[in-house]
Amino acid sequence: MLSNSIVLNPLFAGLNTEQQIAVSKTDGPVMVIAGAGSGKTRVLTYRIAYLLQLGVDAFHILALTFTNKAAREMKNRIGELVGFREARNVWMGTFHSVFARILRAEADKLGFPSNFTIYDTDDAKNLIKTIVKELNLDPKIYQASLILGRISDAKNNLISPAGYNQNEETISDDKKAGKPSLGLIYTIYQKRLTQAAAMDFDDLLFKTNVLLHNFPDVLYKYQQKFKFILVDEYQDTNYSQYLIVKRLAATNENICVVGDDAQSIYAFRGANIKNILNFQKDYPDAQIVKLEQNYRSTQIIVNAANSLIHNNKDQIFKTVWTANESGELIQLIKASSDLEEGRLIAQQIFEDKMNRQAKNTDFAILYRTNAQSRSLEEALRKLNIPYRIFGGLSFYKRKEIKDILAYFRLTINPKDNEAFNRIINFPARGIGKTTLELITTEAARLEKGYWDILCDLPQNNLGINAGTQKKIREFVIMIQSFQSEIEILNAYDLGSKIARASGLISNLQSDKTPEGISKYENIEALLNGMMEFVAKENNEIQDEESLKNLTAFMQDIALLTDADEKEDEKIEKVSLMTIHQAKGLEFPYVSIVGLEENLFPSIQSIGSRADLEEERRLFYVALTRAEKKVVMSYAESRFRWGNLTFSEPSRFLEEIEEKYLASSNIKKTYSGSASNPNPYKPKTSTRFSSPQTRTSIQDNESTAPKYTKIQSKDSEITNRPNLNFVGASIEELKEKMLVEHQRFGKGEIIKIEGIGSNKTAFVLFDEIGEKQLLLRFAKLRIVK
DNA sequence: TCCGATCTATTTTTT
DNA sequence: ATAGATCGGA
Repeated sequence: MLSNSIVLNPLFAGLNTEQQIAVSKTDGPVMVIAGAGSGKTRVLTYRIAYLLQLGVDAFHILALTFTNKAAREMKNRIGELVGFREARNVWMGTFHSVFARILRAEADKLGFPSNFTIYDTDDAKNLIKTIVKELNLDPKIYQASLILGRISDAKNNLISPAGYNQNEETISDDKKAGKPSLGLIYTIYQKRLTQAAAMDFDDLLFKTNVLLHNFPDVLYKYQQKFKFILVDEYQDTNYSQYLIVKRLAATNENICVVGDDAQSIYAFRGANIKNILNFQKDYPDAQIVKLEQNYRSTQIIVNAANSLIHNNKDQIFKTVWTANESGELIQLIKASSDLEEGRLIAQQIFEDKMNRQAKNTDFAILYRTNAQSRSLEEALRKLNIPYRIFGGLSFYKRKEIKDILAYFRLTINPKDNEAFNRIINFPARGIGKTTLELITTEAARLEKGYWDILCDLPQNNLGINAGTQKKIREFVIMIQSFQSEIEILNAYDLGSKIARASGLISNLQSDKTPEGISKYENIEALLNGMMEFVAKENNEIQDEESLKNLTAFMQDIALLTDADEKEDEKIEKVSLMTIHQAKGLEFPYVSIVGLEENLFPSIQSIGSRADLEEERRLFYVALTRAEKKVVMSYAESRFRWGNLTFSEPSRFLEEIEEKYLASSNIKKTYSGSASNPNPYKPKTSTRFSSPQTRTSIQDNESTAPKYTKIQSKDSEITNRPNLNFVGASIEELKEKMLVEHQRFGKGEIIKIEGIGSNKTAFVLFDEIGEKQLLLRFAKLRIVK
C-alpha cells in the first residue's frame, strides 16, 4: 500500500487514503473518479507538487484543464506548495491553448505560418455564409450555425472533408435533411481556412492529431517531453482530445485522468462520456481510484443530488457521501412570473445575507440560459445588491473591440479574410459593396486572399474607378505601414498607433451617445491591457527572447474565455452565471432559477433520453455547487422571445426526494409588502440608501408590471421610467454629490477637474468603481 | 454612398 | 425584445 515515506510526507497530511493513493501512484495509468466536492482539484495539484518534489522536471509535466482560469489557479496552488519557480514551468492550460502553442511551433510541417490566425465562431459562421452565398444556396436551409455545428461534429470525430464526402451514411443523412451540399461546403470551408492561414477551434485539435499522426518524429519528441500527463474534467473530452492524449501517453503511459461521469455536461459539443467509461479498456492495468467523500456540501444537499442523479441510467457505480452536518432543507420558491421570480430570489438573498452575516460573494444564482439574467439583474439592482454577470457578451466579443482586433489581425496575417471583411470599409472610407464584390469574386476565381487582390490592383484594376482605386491604395499603404512595424514597436505602441491611424478613435470620439463613450472607454481599456502586457514580466514558458509585440499579444488573448476575464475591483458581488459556467466552482449559497419544463430541461432535450440525462447531470452539477443552502425557483409565466409564455414546474423537481425539500407553502406573497414597500432597508450601501428615491422607483415598477405596460416608441430608457436623465446642468454638479448615471448606476463625485466643455468628473460608482466622465457628455441625475 | 426603415434570427449550453 | 442585417430611397 502506501509507503512510509508517503505517510510521513507533510504533503499528504491533509489527504484521505483514497486521495493519497491518487496522488502518490505516479507510475502508470490512473483514473480518478471524483464525485462532486470530493477534492478533485486538490488531488491534481498535490499530484503535480509531489511529482516536482520527487525531482521530475517541470517541463516534463503536461496538465490539461478545462479553462485557462483553472490552470492559473492550479499553478498558483502548486507554486505555494513547492515554489513558483518550478510551478511556472509546468505545461498547463486548456487543450486548445496548449496545442495551439505546439501547432505554432510545428506549423511549417502542416503548411501553415506560425502566426496563423484562430477564427472564432463568428468568423467561422461568416465564412460559411460567404460560401453559401457563392454556391447560390438558400441561406435559410443552409443556416450557418447549423452547418458549423455539423462541421464541428465531423472534426471532433476526426472526419476530414474527404472522409465526410466518402461516408455513405452522412451523405444520405444530409440528402434526407434536404442539405445535399453540406459536404461540398465543408470542403470549401476547409480550403478557405487554409488559404486564410487560419484555424477554427476544432482545427486546433484536429490538426494536432494530424501532426502527431503524420510526423512520427514530432510525436516522439512530445512523447519524450511529456513524460507525465494529467487531464482534468476527463468526462468532457471529445474523441479528438481523447486521441491526442492517447498518442502522447503511448510510450510512458504515465497518465492520470480525473473526472466524474455524473458531471458530463458537454456532450452537445462532442464530449464523449465513453472516454471515461472505456479508460480501463485502453489501459487494462490502470489503477482506478474513487473519491466518494464530499467535503463541500451538507448531507441534505449531497443526498438530494444523489436522489436526483439516480434517475439516470448511464452511470458509474459510486456513492457520494459526506460527514458534514445535515444542514438546511432545500427551499423551493414558486413565482407567478419571471419578474416576480427575480424579486423573490433577490429578496431571499437579502434576508440570508442579513440573517447569516454572509457576504455577497457567498451567493450565486445559476440559470440554464443567459437570457434569464435580465429579471434577476433588475431585482438585484433594486435591492442595491451588487452583482457580477459571467458570460453574456464578453469584452472580446464587443463590436468595437472586435473591430480594432481585426486591424491587428490583418496586420499580422494579411490573408485573414474575415478580418479584412470587417475593416475594409470601417470606418467608412468609400470602398463600398460594388467594389468589394469585384474583389471577392476575383479572389474566389484565382483562389487567392482578398488582400492579395488589393495588392495586384495596379496590374489588374478589375474595372474599379480611379477614385476608389486611390482609396484602396491608401488602405493598403496604411496596413503595410503597420506591418513594417510589427518587429519594431511593442504591442502597446503599435496598438495605439493603429487605433488612431485606422480612424477608429476619431470615429468613436465623434459619437457622443453614452454607448459611444463606453465604446471609446473599451478601446482605452484594451490599450491599457496591452500596456500591461508589455510591462508584465515574461512568466510564460516561451523563450526569454520573445518580443512583447503585437503578434505575441494576439496569441496571448486568442483563446481567452469568459471565465478568464479579469475580476474587477474590490467590491464584493453576487455571481450570476449559467450552470455550465459554474462547473468547478462552489458557493455557500446557491439559487437555481427557472426550473420549468421546456426551459430546464430545455425543450430541445426532451425528445431523447441521452439529452435528457445530460440535462439531469446539469441539474446535478448545479445542486452540488452549494455548500450550505440551495434555493430553487420556478415561474408560472415567463417572457420568451418577447412573448408571455406559461410553464409547468420542471420534472426534475419531483425527482428530488421530498424529504430534502422545505415544505414552504411556496407562494410567498410579495405583494404583501405593498404596505411596507421597503421592509429590508439595505445596510450594505447606506451611502445611497436614500429611501425616498428607491421606494419611489420600486413603487413605480411594482404597480405597473412590465408586460401590461404599453411601451412608448422612444424605448431606450423606458426600462426605467421616471428616472429623468436629462442631465444635470454642469454647474450644479459639485464634489461629494451622489449622482446616478443611466448605465453605470449610482456613485459619488470624488472630484471635478477642468473647465468649460472639458470639465471632467471623477465618479466612484457603486458597481463598477471609479470612472472619469466628460460632463458635456455624461447625463447625470443628482440623487442627493 | 449614406441613412433610416424594415426584416430577421435569436434562446441551450462554449473552447 | 432587441441587435444586427438587409433593403430601398435620397
